[in-house]
Amino acid sequence: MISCPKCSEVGSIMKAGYVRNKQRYVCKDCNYFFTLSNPDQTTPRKNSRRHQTTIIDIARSTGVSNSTVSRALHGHADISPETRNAVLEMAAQLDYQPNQLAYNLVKSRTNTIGMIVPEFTNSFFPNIIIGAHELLIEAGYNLTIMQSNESYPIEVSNTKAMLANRIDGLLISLTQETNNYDHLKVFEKRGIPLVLFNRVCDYVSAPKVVVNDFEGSFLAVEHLILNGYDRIAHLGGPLNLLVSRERLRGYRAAMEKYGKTIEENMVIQGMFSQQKARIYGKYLLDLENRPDAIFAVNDSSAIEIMLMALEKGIRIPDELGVVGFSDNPESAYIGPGLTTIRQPTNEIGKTSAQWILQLIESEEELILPNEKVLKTELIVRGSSRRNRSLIINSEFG
Amino acid sequence: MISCPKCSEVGSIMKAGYVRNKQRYVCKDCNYFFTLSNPDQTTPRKNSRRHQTTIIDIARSTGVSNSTVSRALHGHADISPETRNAVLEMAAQLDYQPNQLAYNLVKSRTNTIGMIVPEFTNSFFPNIIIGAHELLIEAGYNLTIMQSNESYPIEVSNTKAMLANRIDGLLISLTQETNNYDHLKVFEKRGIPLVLFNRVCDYVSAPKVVVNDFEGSFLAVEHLILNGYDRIAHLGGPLNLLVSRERLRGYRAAMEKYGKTIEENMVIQGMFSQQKARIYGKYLLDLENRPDAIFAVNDSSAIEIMLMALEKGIRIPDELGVVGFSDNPESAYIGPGLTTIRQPTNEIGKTSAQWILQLIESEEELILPNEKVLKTELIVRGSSRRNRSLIINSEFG
DNA sequence: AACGTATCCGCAAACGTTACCGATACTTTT
DNA sequence: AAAAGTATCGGTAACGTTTGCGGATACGTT
Repeated sequence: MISCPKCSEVGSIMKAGYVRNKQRYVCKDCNYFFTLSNPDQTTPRKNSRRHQTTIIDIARSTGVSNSTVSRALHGHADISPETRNAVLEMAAQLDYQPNQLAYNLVKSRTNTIGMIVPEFTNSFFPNIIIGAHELLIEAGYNLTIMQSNESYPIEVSNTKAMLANRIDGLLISLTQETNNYDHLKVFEKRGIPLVLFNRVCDYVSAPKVVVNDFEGSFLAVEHLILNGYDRIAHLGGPLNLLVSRERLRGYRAAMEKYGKTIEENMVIQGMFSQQKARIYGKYLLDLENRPDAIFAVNDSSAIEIMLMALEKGIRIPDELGVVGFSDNPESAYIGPGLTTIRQPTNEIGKTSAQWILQLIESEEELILPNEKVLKTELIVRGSSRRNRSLIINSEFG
Repeated sequence: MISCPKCSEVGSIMKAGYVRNKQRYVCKDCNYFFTLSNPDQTTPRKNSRRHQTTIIDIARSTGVSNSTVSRALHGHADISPETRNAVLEMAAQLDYQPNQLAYNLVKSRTNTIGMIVPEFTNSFFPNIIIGAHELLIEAGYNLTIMQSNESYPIEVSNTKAMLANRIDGLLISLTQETNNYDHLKVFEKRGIPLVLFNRVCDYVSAPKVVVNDFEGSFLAVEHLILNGYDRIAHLGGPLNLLVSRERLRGYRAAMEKYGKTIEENMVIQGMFSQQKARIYGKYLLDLENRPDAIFAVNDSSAIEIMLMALEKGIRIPDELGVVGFSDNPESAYIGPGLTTIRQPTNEIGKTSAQWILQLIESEEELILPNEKVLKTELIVRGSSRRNRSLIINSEFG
């Protein structure tokens, strides 16, 4: 009853064990092993998922070949206007959507550039994203954004995902925890363009887009000194970040230039977080000989300090001058206004995007300047202006 | 000199035109057409791009087949521990990174869900993103974010890109311009899960995550009335957005409940933009019988109004009460503080993400509640509090 | 021996597209 | 009319994975 699929013999068939719960047979004649496939299962269609129309569908419906359809869709040569129109019409009719995945696979490029930012909580990184996004869209690229949430492991996993998804280039701003850069070196080895911005590091030979943190910091502290503040504290960021080191350097340089002595117990470096800002701020304000001004590494820390000063009844700017960094939107509105250093966020995004595009589209090794340093701007508001006649910004009384 | 590749004949070869600028020949004997491929070009290697190690490379180096490597890498069955280890070791040695593109193609799913937001400028959408991101990452999904920049064409192009990239699901908040929803219906037809949040619309049968705009709006206006304001204006949003309509409805309901007459020239619906806010705000404040309070559709408009009032010397909250919507971070700091309606942004993101995951991972058609309405919260600050004894929030004097 | 079972591994077909190359029919030149 | 050129289309091998199905041992059991 059972005949060998090979030699059609019937007599020499014998059982030969089970494979995946199916009886196996062997033909003693031709030594052919086989199982009987039961075609009774109701042929579960091509795919249970709804079938997306493909180029092949169009080809079948139009009566041409896949290659012709592909040519028609891409406006390539070697095709007559009639067939092209027929194909396009059929494509519209069948509601064809190209499968970018297949395209990417064969071209091994995705037209997507990735961006990893440490956080989203204030408008700083979003503004950078906006700047970069605009340029990239214009150049025909998509932007995939991931946020590392200031966590090194997440940053690593993000870069891995970016690699697996074969992005054409990466824009990244590092976590405050990041001390190891192997996950970035992979990109070098793979030849995938990389641009660091804002939170950069040495040790990676990629172009960097930063602002002149040193100068900005210097300006901030100089401004405080010129307004008569003397004993200026610095609430800094984590020292593994270049920005923190540069801002510290600017602080020290300004203090030195004007002959102010730096009291080292008033220079604190810590993580970026509201909680830390409160803790360090409390420490500074509770010193028995407390500083008469504080230069904070970012606006949110500065604002925390302002709020604490308010609670303690310390008058700003008379008893305490405060300067932040970055010009968050809320800084314009808080109390007398927070003096701060504006960063050209949009420009950071734009130049980063521009560079990554250049790196991608240059066939050969492109030598880019290693670093672009953008200028910062001092925004003077009430939190540091002892001379009240200078008031120009709008404020509530 | 030229011999036929087929029959090796020499005498019967003749030219037969050009193909892509290369001389073509035909053998009269065997009627075989051919061009001479010149192998003198320096064999440009497999790919000019650096070769990424693939599963095939591992297979060759280990001496097993592709399938075995694949099984080893994924921890599947049908493989001995020794070979598995050997493969894994070789994979590590060759620094193998899986090609997600190929994987996605064969599985026709990307483990990526897309998110389209209208803008990034304030912290509202970023906070939603944070909430969604957290859940998605935990569930093993990636998040691709695009911003439509409040432009309908960009929104359409974004959805197209998402479709082409075969995202597994889409979270979208509509543009203020969006009046046509065909680009969303495509997702329905394709069977790709879709969740609308915040800026939703009817006409699309997808679950929606919104806040109780009506209630929030009602609370805001009621609060104004209870603080003694009488002639309350409303600066609303574009009426094609449900949020705008709901907030308008809440405004009207509160006014009606307390028997206040609505002066229709003090109800303005417009686009979300700082410029528009200034124009409409100026109009309201310049009315010869100007309102004594303004309920604005969002905080940035409210802040614009506060600033204009300041310029004009109108005292807040004594001469003018102001309430916004959304509780942007700067609202806590501006002047006397802006009373506003807080939206649970994080929760919006989380429930949206949760729903999209359920929709994706449910095999069958899943019936989800059509809508989730999250609660809002009234945050009372100085801009609307005529009874000064109630002050509790910290403020600068 | 003859048969049954379990384990491990390879083959090859998908997934949807692109691009190289060959093939045909037709037009133009010599 | 042969030869050469042009325009248009099809065949097919990639791209890198996954996976169903079988083949081939090795070992245990009648």
